[in-house]
Amino acid sequence: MTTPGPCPAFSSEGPLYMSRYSASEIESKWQAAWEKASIFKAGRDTSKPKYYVLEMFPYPSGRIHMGHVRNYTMGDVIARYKLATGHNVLHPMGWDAFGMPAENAAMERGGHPKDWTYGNIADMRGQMKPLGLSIDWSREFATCDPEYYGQQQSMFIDFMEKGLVYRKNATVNWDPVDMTVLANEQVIDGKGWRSGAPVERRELTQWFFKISDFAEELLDSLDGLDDWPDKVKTMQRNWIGKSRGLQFSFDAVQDGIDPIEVYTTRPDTLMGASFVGISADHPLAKKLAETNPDIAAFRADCQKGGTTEEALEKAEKLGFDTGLTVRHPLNPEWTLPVWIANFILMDYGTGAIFACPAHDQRDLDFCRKYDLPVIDTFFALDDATPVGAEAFVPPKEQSVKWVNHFAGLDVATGQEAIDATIDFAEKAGWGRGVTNFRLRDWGLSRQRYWGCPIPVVHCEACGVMPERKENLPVRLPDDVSFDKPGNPLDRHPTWRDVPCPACGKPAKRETDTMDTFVDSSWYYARFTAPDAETPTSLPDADYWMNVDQYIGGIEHAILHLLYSRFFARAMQICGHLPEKSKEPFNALFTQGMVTHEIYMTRDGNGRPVYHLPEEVTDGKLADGTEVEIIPSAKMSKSKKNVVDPVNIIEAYGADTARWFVLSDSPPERDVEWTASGAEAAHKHLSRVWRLAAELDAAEATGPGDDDLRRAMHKTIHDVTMGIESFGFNAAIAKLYAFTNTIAKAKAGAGARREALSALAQLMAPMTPHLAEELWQMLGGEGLVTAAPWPKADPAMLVEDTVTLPIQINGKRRSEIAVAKDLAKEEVEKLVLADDAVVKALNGGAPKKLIVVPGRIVNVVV
RNA sequence: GCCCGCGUGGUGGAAUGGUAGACACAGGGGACUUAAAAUCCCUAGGCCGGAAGGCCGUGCGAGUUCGAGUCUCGCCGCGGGCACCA
Repeated sequence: MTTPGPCPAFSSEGPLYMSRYSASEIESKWQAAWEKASIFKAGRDTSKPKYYVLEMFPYPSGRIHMGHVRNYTMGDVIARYKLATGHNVLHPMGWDAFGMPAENAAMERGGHPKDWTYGNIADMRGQMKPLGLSIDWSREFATCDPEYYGQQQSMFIDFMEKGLVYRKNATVNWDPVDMTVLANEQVIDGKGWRSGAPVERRELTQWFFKISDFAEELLDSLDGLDDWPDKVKTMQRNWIGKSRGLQFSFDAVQDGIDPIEVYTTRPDTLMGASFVGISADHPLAKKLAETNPDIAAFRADCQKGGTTEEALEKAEKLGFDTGLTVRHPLNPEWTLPVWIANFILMDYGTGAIFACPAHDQRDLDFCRKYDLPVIDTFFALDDATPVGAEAFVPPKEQSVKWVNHFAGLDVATGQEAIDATIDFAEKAGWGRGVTNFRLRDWGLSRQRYWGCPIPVVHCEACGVMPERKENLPVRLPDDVSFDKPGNPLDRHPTWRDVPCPACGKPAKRETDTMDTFVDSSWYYARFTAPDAETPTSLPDADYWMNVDQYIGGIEHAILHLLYSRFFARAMQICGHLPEKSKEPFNALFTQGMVTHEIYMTRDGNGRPVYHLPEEVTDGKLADGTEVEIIPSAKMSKSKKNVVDPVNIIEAYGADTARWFVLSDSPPERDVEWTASGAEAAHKHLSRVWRLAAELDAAEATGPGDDDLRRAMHKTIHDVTMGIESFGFNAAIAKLYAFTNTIAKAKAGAGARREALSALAQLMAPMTPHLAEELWQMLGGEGLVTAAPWPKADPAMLVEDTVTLPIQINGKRRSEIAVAKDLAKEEVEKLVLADDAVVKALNGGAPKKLIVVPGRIVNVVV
C-alpha cells in the first residue's frame, strides 16, 4: 500500500466528521482495519466449507490496467460474497514473472531483467493494494523466485522419470542476420522485427512434454466440466482434434524408394486420388534433395517465412513434381505422381497424403494450378454436375451417390463410406484404421535467458542427465549482458561448466529455459502451500484443491488451460496433487477484455506511431497533430491503448473504479473504458453515502415501511442471484433501483435504516470500503465484511396480483390485472371480456387462446 | 486460411421462447440559486398524429412457432485463438 496517512477510523471525531463522501479517507481507513483484523488470511479450517477463488495472475508489466481491475474485482466480489456466506476462503495473488518483455527492456534500456521485473512487481503491488482486494498477501510469490522455479525444476526431473519428457527436433523462426531464434510475435510480415531480414524455419533439438499421451483423456474429461463455458470446451475439443482415418501405403514404381505411408480422414475418396503429396520435411524429400539440386532449392523455398499455422495456411500453395510415381493400392496399373507440397505438415499424421481434388478445396486449387486430374467420386443425389472451380464437400452426414465405390456403396453418407472403407481396407489387409489427434506435444524449450533453467546436464560419457535434486535450484546467473542478440546463457564464460551429476566428470549445462506456460501451469497448486520445501504439500493441496472458481481472459481458452489440465495430471502421477485434482478448475469464468480506441499517427516513412489516451485530447496531440482513431481493440502495450486505473483511483477512489468496471457491461463481454462512466459511478456512491448521512431518526415508523421491506427482500434475492450467476451488471442495476426506492420512500427511520443496512451489505462485495463506512454510520456491529450475508424472506417475495399482457395475434394490445394464482378458465373469461379482445373478435370465436399462467395471454383471431 | 464468439436506442447495456429497450450515461425541459457548481423533479427508440392510437424496429435474408433479441439455415461486419506474446 502507499502511505496510508493518519487513520480516521481511530480519530476522536468518528465517522461523521465528514460532510461529504470522501473515498480517500474512507478507503485507507478500512484497508487498515481489515489488515488489523487479518480477515483475509487463509488457513485450513475443517469447521467451514472451503472456497478457493483464483483469478489468472498478472504479468508484471509495471502498471496495472483496467483489465486487471476488472478481473480482480470480479474475483473479489466472489471471494467476499463467499466469506459472508460462511466459507473459509482462499484468495491469493502472485506474478507470472518470466518472459520476453524483461529481456527486451534490458536490451532497450540496459539494466537487468531481474531488477526490472522485481521493480515492476513492487510498483504493481503498490497500485493493486489500494483496490482493497480481499487477498491473502502472505501467500504471494513470483514465478521468477528461485524458491518457485526450483520446485518447478524438481517436478521437471520427476516428469523425466515418469517418461513425460523427451527431446526431438522441431522448427523455430530463425533470423539469419541476428543469428537468433524469434518468437512468433517478433516475426512481422515474415521478417525479423529488429533485423528486418526474411525469417527462415530451422530445426533445433528441443525439449517436449508428452501431452499427446493424454489427448484422449483431456478430450473425454471435458464432458465432466459442467461449470466451464461451452465455448471453451468446444475450442479445446477442436484443438485436440480427434479424428479417425485410414493409414496405408503407396508402393513406389521406381526401385530403391520406400513405400510412402499416408494418413487420410477421407479414405472413401481414394478413387478420386490425383497425386500423392509429401511434406517438404518428409524423409523422402530430404533424401531426394541430397542428389537433386532443384528439390533442394524447392525445400529451401518452403523454409521461408514463419512457423505459425496461420502463416503456413495463408502462404501460396507450392508444389514440386519429384518425377517419382506410386501405384494405386486398388489398381497396380494406375500410377500417381509424387509431389512435394508446402502445405503438408510433417507434424500431423505421417507427413504424407493423397489428394482428392474433387472433394477438397485446397487439393482442387493445387491441381488446377499444376494441371493435375480431377476425378469425381460422388455426386449430390439430385445433381451429377462434375466439379468445376469449387470442390464438392457436403457434410459427412449427408447422403450422396457414389461412382463405382470399391466397397460396393451406392447411396450412402460420407461417414458411412469412411467406416465401410476402413473396414474394407482392414479386411483386404492393405490398410488399418487409425485414430489421430491434431494436438502436438508441448515444446517447452526457449533459447532465452529470463525463464526457468531446464535442470539437465549434457555429459559426453553419460548423455543427457537430470541435475541432482540436492543441487536445485539451478539458478540463473546474475552476471549477464544483453548487448547482443541470442541467449546470454549460451555465451556465459562459466555458468555452463558443471560436473556431470552421474559420473562427476566435466560437463555442460543445458542453456534452454522453459516456456513461461510451464510457470503458469501449476501456480494454482503452489498457492495452497507457497512455502513448502516440495512443489506442494499434500495435506494443504488436499484441503484447498480444487480451485472452486477460476476467472480469467478468454484469450487463454486453449493453451494455458489445456497445459494446466495436463500439468495437474502429470503432478498427480508424480504424487504432487491428489487424485481429485486431475481437473484443477471446478468452475471457469471467462471475462471479456477491456478495450479502448487506438490513437495513431505516422512517422516520416509512413510507419505507424501509437499514442497513449492521456496524450490525446479531442482527437489531437498536444502539438495539434490530428490522430487517426482506430476502433476499440484489446488493450495492448504495443498499441498504447491502455488506461491507467491509478488516475481513476486518485480522482474518485477504488470503490468507484470497482463499481464502474462491474456495472457497465456484462462480465463475459468486452467493456470499453469511458471517462463519463466513472464520473457517474462516483455520483451514485456519493448519493448512497448521503442517504445514510442524512438519515433522520425523528420518525421511527412511516406509512411506506412495508413497501420498502418488500423492495429490500426482493433486492436481496435478486442481488444474491446476480452474484451467484456472474450477473454483476444486472445485480448493480437492481442496487441502483433499490437506492432510488429508498430515496423516494415515505418510510420511517427504522425501515430506512434497515433498508440502508441491507444496501450496505449487498454493496459490500463490490464497494467494500463504502459499505464498511455505511455499516458503521448505521450502527452495524463489527465489520460488514465479516457480517453474515442477508437472507431474503420468501414470504416477502410473492406478489398477489400480476399484470397479464394480452396479445392479439402476437402483438400486445391490452392487459389485465389478475390474482397470481387465478385459474386458467377464469383468466380466459376475463380475457374474452376485455374491450380490445371483444373488438378484435368482432362477435366471432378466437381460433386459439393461449394462456401462460402468470406470464402472458395470446389470442389468435 | 482454420477454430470459437459477438452484433439490441445517440451511448453502455436489460430481457427462463412470452409486454423489447430494465438500470445507467449523454441529451431536452423544469425546480433551487444573485449566478454557477452540487442536488432534486419531469422527459426520452423511430415515424405519423393535437390526442387516443397506429405503423416500423434487436446487423442482413429466409425458416420453425400462437409468439423469436432468444431456436435453425445462409450471408455481412467486428473480435479472440492458431502451439515461441502473456
